[in-house]
Amino acid sequence: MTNGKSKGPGSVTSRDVAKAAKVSQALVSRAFTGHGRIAPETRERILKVADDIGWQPNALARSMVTGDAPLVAVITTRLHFDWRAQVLSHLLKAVQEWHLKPLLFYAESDDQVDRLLEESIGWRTRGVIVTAGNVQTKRAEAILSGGRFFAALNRPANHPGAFSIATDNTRGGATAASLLLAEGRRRFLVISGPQDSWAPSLRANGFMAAIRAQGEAVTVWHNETMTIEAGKDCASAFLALPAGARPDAVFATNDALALGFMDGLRGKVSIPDDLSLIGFDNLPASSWTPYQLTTFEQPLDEMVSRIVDYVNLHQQLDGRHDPTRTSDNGLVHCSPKIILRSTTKADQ
Amino acid sequence: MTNGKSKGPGSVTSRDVAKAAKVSQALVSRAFTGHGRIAPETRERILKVADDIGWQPNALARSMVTGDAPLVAVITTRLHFDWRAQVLSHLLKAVQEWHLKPLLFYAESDDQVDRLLEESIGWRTRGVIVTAGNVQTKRAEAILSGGRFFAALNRPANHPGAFSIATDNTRGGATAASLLLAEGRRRFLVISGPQDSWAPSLRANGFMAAIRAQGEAVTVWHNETMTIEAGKDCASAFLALPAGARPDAVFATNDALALGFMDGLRGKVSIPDDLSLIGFDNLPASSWTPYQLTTFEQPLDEMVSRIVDYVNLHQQLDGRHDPTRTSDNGLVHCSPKIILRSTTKADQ
DNA sequence: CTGAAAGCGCTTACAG
DNA sequence: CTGAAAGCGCTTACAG
Repeated sequence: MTNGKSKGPGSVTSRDVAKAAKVSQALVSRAFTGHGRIAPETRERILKVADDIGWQPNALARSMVTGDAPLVAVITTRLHFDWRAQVLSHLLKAVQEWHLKPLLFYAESDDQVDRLLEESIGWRTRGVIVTAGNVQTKRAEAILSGGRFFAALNRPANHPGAFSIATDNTRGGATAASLLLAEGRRRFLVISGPQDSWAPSLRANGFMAAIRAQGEAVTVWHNETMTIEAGKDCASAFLALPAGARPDAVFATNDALALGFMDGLRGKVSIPDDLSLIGFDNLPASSWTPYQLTTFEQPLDEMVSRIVDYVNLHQQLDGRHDPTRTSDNGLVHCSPKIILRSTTKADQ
Repeated sequence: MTNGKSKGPGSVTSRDVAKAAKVSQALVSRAFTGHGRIAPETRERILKVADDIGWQPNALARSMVTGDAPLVAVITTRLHFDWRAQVLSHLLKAVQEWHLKPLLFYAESDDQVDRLLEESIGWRTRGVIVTAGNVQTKRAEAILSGGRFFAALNRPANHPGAFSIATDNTRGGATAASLLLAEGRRRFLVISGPQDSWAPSLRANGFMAAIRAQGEAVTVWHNETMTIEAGKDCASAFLALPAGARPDAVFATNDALALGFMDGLRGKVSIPDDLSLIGFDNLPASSWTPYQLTTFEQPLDEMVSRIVDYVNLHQQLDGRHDPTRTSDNGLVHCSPKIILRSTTKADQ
């Protein structure tokens, strides 16, 4: 990393503005902050001079002095065609409305998240919002003990002082199960992601528990990735089954898998005649003509606004732990909303 | 914006670490920067103490002293299911590899971009990368004159000292035209976005110029938005045409329009028998089974790496304008790459 | 209403 | 090798 940035003509400071406006440096500061007394006309003059020179206060220096940087660390990962882009978009909007600036920490893979979390500490942000990877208790602790907030989206925060908002994945799985059960389906299949993935596993488990509670059997197929391609692969595996042994009810723990599965079955299996299919996420594509997938919408708006509430509360409490918190490890659930479309039978 | 953040126990400083390690404050700084002499054992001890306390250097204070914040401002907008999420993902990855931190400026709409650009100046970032909205010359000037770099992606930077990398949209349009012409198509339609949109207009114009150069006629339909829904609306309009008057070659200036158009035509018009269709962007969905859209891939990797090159050069030149630059207003083109799939005839 | 001074938390010459 | 001091660019009491 060469830098060699010299203090060129670019380093204009409030001092230069003060000189040009023939006032003290303190006054130009007051002209910008609005704090402290200053004659309106002086203020106008200073603002004009500053504009001419093209100067505005150095936000870093200001943060230094005030001891507070209007920054929030956001940990994210690859924005594939994915639910994650929507999450980030909502989050960025909320942060913007807060008048805070998101400092992005981008992970290529989940195992980089811990390092990024550590790195974020140096920036003295107001707090951090995690949307990728797993959170270690000691990291959350390090951040919270600095008086910063810590919010996790769709993953456990693993700390009682933190805030975690997640879709009620287990419930979603159970809802999917009862829907398929009510249709009279009997041979159940779950297509899911890696065994250790948090949300998909909860969805799968919720589904399986509900199916088994009715005395029915259910199979799971795990996939390395949860992509369209993996969904297609599942379709191939499905088609390789003897016709009589094929499941007639499939729950995909995300929409990408479901869409790929549909594509792989296209022209060979009729949905929902031969089988019913339910996904999870409600991707934009799930509502498109060739798919019309029954799926669950995660209430992103609600989730983000809950984070906003938490952060506001945290700011009011000035970083102290919320005493009213019935510390369920900080985990809060939102109900996923079923979106009925054409991959399940209409008469529900 | 209430803040009221008090200097609680969170405000640990290098001084506290120094005290605990029984050394001067300067030494703990040296332990972390690696600059200046320090006994290896002293360093180890300090690092250990710091870790116990949970302290690490305040990045803001460091930037203050060094006069250089490892920050880059990235201006973006809503990450709908869209090409933009891919752009941002690539960009974030590049910035990360640079060991810089992206400070995100999020615009809800294009007209907010100018304000964000102004706001970015206060952060004294190394530079700014714009991926949304229009750039005003004076803003680019304000940023460049501060010694910062200024890069625009898929839009004009409107300043000779700036860098702008864009797909050669005009060429893409022309390529689409020759492909359809070579197929023997005769009735050409362009479906595009708003009249004043930059890239889509260039694509449309490139297409139309090439068609007209062959003495053929071509119609354009403009849309307020460039979405799936707008594409469907175009399909309805298409179907409302008397069969004999229907175009047999359609160029959509982005994939979303093309995909929506296909969905609207599904079961009524056969592609590519009745008409050929070409899009632009190569969205992930464009390769999915129900679409298989012929389209143009924008060479994102190349575009981002060109930005990286520019920034590296800029850093070497220390913010001075590149004298070797044959100032074409800083605009550099990348060739879009045609991806032939099934919405055009195979034998090209 | 205005200015001189202290101080935010660091880094980096400069002495020792 | 270590420490005391100056200074980064601001904001904010404190005097005037």
